[in-house]
Amino acid sequence: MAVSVREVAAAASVSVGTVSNVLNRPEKVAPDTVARVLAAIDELGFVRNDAARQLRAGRSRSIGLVVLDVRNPFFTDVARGAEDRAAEDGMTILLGNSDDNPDRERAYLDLFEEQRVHGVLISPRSDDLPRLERARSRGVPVVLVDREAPDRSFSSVAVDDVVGGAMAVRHLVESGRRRIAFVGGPSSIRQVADRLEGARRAAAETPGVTLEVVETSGTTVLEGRAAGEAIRDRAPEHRPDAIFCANDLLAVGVLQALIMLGDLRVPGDIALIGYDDIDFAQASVVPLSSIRQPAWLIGYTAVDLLLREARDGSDFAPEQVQFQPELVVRESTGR
Amino acid sequence: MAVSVREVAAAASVSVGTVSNVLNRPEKVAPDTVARVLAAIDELGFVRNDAARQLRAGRSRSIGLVVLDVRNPFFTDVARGAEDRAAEDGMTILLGNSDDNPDRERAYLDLFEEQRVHGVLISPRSDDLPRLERARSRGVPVVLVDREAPDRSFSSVAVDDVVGGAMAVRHLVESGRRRIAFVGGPSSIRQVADRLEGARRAAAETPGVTLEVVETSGTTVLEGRAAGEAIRDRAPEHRPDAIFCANDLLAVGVLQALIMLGDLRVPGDIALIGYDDIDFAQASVVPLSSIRQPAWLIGYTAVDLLLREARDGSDFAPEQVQFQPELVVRESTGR
DNA sequence: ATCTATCTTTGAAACGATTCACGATGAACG
DNA sequence: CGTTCATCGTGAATCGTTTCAAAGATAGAT
Repeated sequence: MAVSVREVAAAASVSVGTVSNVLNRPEKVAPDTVARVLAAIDELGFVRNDAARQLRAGRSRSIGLVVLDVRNPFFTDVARGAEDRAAEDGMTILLGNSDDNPDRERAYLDLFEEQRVHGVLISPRSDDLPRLERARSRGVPVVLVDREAPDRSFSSVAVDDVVGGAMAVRHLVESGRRRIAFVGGPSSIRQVADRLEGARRAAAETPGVTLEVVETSGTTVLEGRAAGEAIRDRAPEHRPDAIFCANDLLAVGVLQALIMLGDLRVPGDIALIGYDDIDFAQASVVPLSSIRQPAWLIGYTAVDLLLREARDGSDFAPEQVQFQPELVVRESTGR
Repeated sequence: MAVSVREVAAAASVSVGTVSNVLNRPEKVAPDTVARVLAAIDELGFVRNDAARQLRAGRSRSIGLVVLDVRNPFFTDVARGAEDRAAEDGMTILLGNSDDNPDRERAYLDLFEEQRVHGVLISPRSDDLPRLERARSRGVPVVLVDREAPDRSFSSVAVDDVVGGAMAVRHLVESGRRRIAFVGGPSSIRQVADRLEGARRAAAETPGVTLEVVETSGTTVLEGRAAGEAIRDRAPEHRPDAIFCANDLLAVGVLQALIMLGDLRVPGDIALIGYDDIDFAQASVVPLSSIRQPAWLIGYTAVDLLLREARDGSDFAPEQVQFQPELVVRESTGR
């Protein structure tokens, strides 16, 4: 059915080797031979079989990227940064989203290994580092995204979430809030845990500040709305006067619950701050204060590190890149 | 370097054929042989080489999906629907975004063809149907997403954008608006053109209603903001009293310009309606009226159609599935 | 003891592009 | 005219998995 080099070679009256050379090193072939082969290719509608190419080459020209949630604009921005850097080297990004599910995460890792990817970018959900070690021991470079390896054994590109979390809460405290709620979860997600840790530290700095944790089962708008409704339905004296959400999606959900489905005022009754500073943050019901992360740059840098590690082979030295988060103040915390 | 079936076979003292059988048809192999082979696989850290598999099989186990813009939540929802349906058959989605660039669109098509994908899902930017015909003639099923082929020669899953556009404008007119502006572009994007067409028809239904077109160069929040600023900066008597945006991202941008960066009221001074009803629509500064499309279902159905076409081979009959858009009224059009 | 029927296992032949050591051709030069 | 060198082109071997006809093994039946 499919046309192969062999048939192209026959049609152009040359050998298969020459067809391959036309495809890969045209300068090594006489001009009119090139023309003849190209004509045959066009005529027959020949399309290179990538599987055969890869089989011979030993590895593919793609890089696997496993993210926690594609619906989070933060991650699509990371993906685009990665894609841009990969394209510079003629590579492709294979995107998988784990939805914070360890099984899916592992399934994607397996898939990527079978595909013989050039490397894997991952924001690992669980602390399944052994699985990553194993991948690396098989020659697959691994770079952690938005997360650092506890023992620095992996290269990583991250933003200090503890600092970011502290920034958020410190800002709330400085604007006079005292009873703070942290909305986020599950705590198995490292980013969530770190932001909470930062929040705790910042809260502890000022006497009289309390930090309550409202655990959610995920980090979507829907889960944020549920958490917001729970808070809204409390007696006023039990409500916090400020909420720090583990990401902007949650914050948007909380906003919906407090304002649209309830009648609380933000920041009048409750101040609100999110995390990531996605595009929608500044266009939400009440423009959202947030902690900004350089998403595109994170993706770009991660691929850069990966390619370097792939080039250097086994004598790589894991490298940790860390960006700093940045506080963006908008109305939701009462500018 | 990499471990192959051959080495596994040697380690387990069986033939390569048996190893393959253990991998693919374990029930055909004696239990203790299975155990022995599995042990060898584990011991050696064998990972199947997908390229070799595909080469033999003739095609890959993935489906290509080319979308206009990954940053648009509408498309990520479509992608998830597609992924879910594909997973049911053990398949994978390869996601490419064309960014409304014909070259990128073509590059992804080429890539997918080289990968011998099972089929291609595409919301084609240009009317480059010949390219798609060519792909199909090579045996690659093609299903159009969010768009219909003019001559019904391709299967497609779409929502009637003309009806949706008319719905939006009719709603604006019914709430008393007369000077309507359509914000969107470029008109080479079929969805944009169709929604505008619908808007035109609806405007023509009522005497005294004018429809002005504010063309944008893309459909992002940023471009929406630019268009919004242009409108905001006009003399009040030249401003429209309602704006219909080709999608919600644009509408969010327009909102930013009118309210946050300007001091116009929505819907007081200008009513605003978007398209897609993405999650953020109901949480924007002013909750956004919109035209809802069943994004997840579109993706799911498209893969379903594709797999059917792939099964039936050449005696497929192109099938057009069309969903109906739905008006969602919120505050931005003054409930 | 022989024959069938049923299970298991085998091993060589694909799949299609790339590589590379080697010829072949012809031009340039002494 | 003979030698050297560069340029082009060749085709068999290779990558790793799957397939499938055929061989081998085992047990039950006669």
